[in-house]
Formats: sequence, structure tokens, C-alpha cells
Amino acid sequence: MLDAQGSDAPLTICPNGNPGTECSHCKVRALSVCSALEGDELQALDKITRHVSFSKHETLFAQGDLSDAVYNITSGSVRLVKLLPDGRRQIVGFALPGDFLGLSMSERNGFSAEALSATATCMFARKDFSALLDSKPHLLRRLHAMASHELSLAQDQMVILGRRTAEEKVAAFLLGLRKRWARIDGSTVRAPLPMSRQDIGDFLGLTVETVSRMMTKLARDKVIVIVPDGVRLLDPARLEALAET
Amino acid sequence: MLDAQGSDAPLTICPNGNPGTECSHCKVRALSVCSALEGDELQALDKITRHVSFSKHETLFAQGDLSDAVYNITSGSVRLVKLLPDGRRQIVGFALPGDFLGLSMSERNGFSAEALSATATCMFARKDFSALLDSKPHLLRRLHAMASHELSLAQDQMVILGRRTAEEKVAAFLLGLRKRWARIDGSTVRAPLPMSRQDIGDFLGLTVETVSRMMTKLARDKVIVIVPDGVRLLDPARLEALAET
DNA sequence: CACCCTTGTTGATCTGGGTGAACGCGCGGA
DNA sequence: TCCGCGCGTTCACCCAGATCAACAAGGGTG
Repeated sequence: MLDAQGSDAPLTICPNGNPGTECSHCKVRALSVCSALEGDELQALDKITRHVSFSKHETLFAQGDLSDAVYNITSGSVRLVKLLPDGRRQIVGFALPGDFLGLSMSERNGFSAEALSATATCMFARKDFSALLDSKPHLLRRLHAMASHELSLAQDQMVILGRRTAEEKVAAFLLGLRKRWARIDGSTVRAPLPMSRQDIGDFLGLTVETVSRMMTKLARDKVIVIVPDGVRLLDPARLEALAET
Repeated sequence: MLDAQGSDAPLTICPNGNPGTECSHCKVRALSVCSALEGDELQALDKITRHVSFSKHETLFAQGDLSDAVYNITSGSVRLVKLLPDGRRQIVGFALPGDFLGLSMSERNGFSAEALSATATCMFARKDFSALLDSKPHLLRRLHAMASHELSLAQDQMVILGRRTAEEKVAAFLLGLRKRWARIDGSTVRAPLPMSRQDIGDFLGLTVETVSRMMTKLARDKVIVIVPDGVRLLDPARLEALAET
């Protein structure tokens, strides 16, 4: 079996959409902000939670809009898109299960968030969440830790965008994504790719064609195998060498 | 007078190096984390502060080292450098007075911090600062707000690195820097450049030669004037058009 | 089932910015 | 004072990756 996790068959980690569901059963809790809470506190969180699902290509929120909610992704995947006036696109990140959207705490959204596949979220009104932060300092610390981590990933991405070749970019991308999936589903060689080649290009500062060519090259060199909806890493060590980590 | 702020004559906003100095007199307080504190709290901060100065090209801390201190820049400027194994360099940011280094809260430094000019800092042992954060939730909120802002700047930088032309990069860089100086010294057309062309190139994902070419082009087009240690913006509106903001 | 429309791949060609080299200026140290 | 060296600038040339173009493989729809 070479197939990777399909984009239309998202991980159904959490039984979202069920209003009665409690955070205490949530499988991504350990990965997300919520890990800072337990017992009563978790109940307080549950109380302000709305379980909201989005279908493929649906927009969670749009660049420039007032940011009145924050989200915890429980299953599926989301692309974070910045659009230039002339249509050029830069993707500043992909959100996977356990990721939190709305760290920024700014008045307006700096980017749009668009579901890549069917995606389930825990949604919080910003004012409710902010009030909870005021009463739970360790939740704030956890949030700050996540923001710090995010910042550090963004700085790594700057190196990739500014100083790496096309091949290095694609290799680093695949390794980074595999690592993130590993935290979620424990798989060590599969890297599901719910996003299109165009999305990967807009994330890495490349064109679709170049992404395609580099993927083909890596496959020809037996470093990866391209499978439906993703890749399989045949030789992670060589991939790491290519990424010049 | 066309001269900009020289890199060897840093803003002497805060009388650092004087052990007796109190935060309450610090001119960058409003810009920095410290604005979250007042009265007794400020005294508590003062108590754990060490005033440390660095001369030009001195290293505040190095990539990969254990991160045991955090810094508040009170005067001067600092470059934040990520180095690849093969010597390629990416600068992930420049710290100016009021900026805070050590948001990341991670075990080891993701980058080196090197003084671009004589630089004065308030330095805190990480454990002291962390303890203060535990007792002052609003300081933590302020820190988180700064980290969020930093993250948002990093995402803007991703767009610049991934999707902009050389000319747009340089234009956006000058505008961004001018805006940051404006918060510090209120100047609206001067943009001191304490960093070298090489540093600018490593920040924008360009070579020195290209930076130089673009600066010359902007000067020839009467959009900027190049002066000792910086530039003066002649036509900020046109610069903004060039940056495709 | 036939159609079309989106997505991925591959090939040929072009170009923005990188590469390598030379040169001038200003500054610091002998 | 003079020399050496780092830094910025300019020029000629080149190449990695963009652009333009064609085509194949689904897969959703009437």
C-alpha cells in the first residue's frame, strides 16, 4: 500500500459537529492550546466553544476582515493566504489538526484562511477567549509558547524563501510537513499533501512548474515516491542532505 | 542638511551603564515590554535588570547557544542572523530601540544577534524574567502582543522574500524601516541604515550588487537620496507604489 | 456515457538577478 | 603622510528558474 492520507478523507480525530461533545475526549487536545487546561477549566472552555465545520475550499476568515473569532483545528487542513493587489499570492502557512488560528491578536486578519479539505474546528468568539485568557494565566503562557514556536517556524521559512534553491525548498518542505504529520498521526514516512502544487509553489516562492519538476526529480532519484494525495519518503536521510539543514 | 543618523552615533535615549538608572526615566519604555508596568512593578523590573552595552559587531548571543537571557534594546541596532552550514546567510530581522530579544522562549537561540553599532540593552536573566511573567499577567499579555506583532511582520517578510521583485524588495525595506524609525525618533523622511548593503541583501534574499543597483536606480529616479549612513525619502508615495503595498 | 474543466506534468525558450571581476573612495593604523 | 583594506558601485556575462505552450489524467456533471 502506497497511498497517503487523502485530502477528502480528513483525519476524523474529533467527533465535531456534535454540540454535546466535550473537550476531554478530543484527540488533538495534547497538541493544542487546550493542553494547558484540565477539569473545571476545560469545562469553562467547552462552554464557550462552538464546533464549526468547513467544506473543501470554504473560507474560515478573509484577509482584511475584522478578526472576531479564533479557531482550533481538530481535523482537516487549512491554507493561510496573503494576496497582493496584483494577484500574486504568498501562502504563509498551512494549519493542521492541533494548530491554532488567531494567535495574532490584531484588529484585522493579515491573511485569509481557506480549508484545503473538509475541516472541523473549535471556534471561539475573540472576546470570550480573551476573557478566558485573563482568568487563566497558564492558558496565556501556553498561547504565548505556541506563538513563539510559530515565530520560529516563520523565521525558518524566511531562510527557505530567501536563501535556498528550488530543490532545497521542496526537500525542506516535504521534511517539515512529514515532521508535523508525525506529531499528529505518528507516521514516519508518509506525508499527505492536501494542498495543490500551486499552493506549494506559493508557499515556497516557486511556480507550479518548478515544484512539479523538483518532485519528479526527487521521485526519479528514488528519494520519494509520489502517491495519490501525497508522497512517501523513501530516503529521509538523503532528503535531509538535499535540504542542507 | 541631508545627513541621516550615523551608525556610530546611536540614539542615546537612555543613560545606560549607570547602575543607578531607573526604568522610570527610560525614553523607550513606551515602545517596549516595560510599558505594561508602572510604580512598584517597574521597581521590581529594575531590580532584575542589568544594563549591558555592546560595541559595533559584538555578539549579544549566538545561534545554537543556550538562551539564558533576554534583552531590551535601549539604543543602537542589532542584526538577527541565521547561518546555513555552507555559509549562506539569512537575516531574519533588525532590532531597534524598544525592541525585545528573547520572545521565542525556546531552549536554544534560533539565530545570532550582532550589534550593528554601539548598542545599549537592558538584560534580564531568563529565569528572573520568567518568574516576573508568572507574577505579572499583564506583562505576559504585553509580551504576547509583541510576539504577535513580530509574527505578523515575519509573515509580511515572507511575502517580500517569496513574491516580490528586487526593486519592490528594496522599496518595501526602506518604507518599513522608515516607519519603524518614525515610532522611535518621529522623523518622517530619514531612514538611517546602520546595516551594510550585504546585510540588506541577506535580509531581502538578494546579493549586494543587486541591492546597490536598486538603490542607485531609486536615487537616479529621484525617489530617494543616498546620504552618509542612510537614505532620505524624497517621494514616499512613489516608493509605496513601487513596493506594491 | 460523453463532455469539460481543473490539475499535474513535460518541453522549449527567455530573463531577472546572480556571478566574477575591476575600481574608487574613505578611514584607520603605521 | 601614506598605505592597505573594507565597502559600495559598476560592468559583462551567465544560469536557475520563470514563462509560454502543449498535453495527459482524472473526476464531476448533465
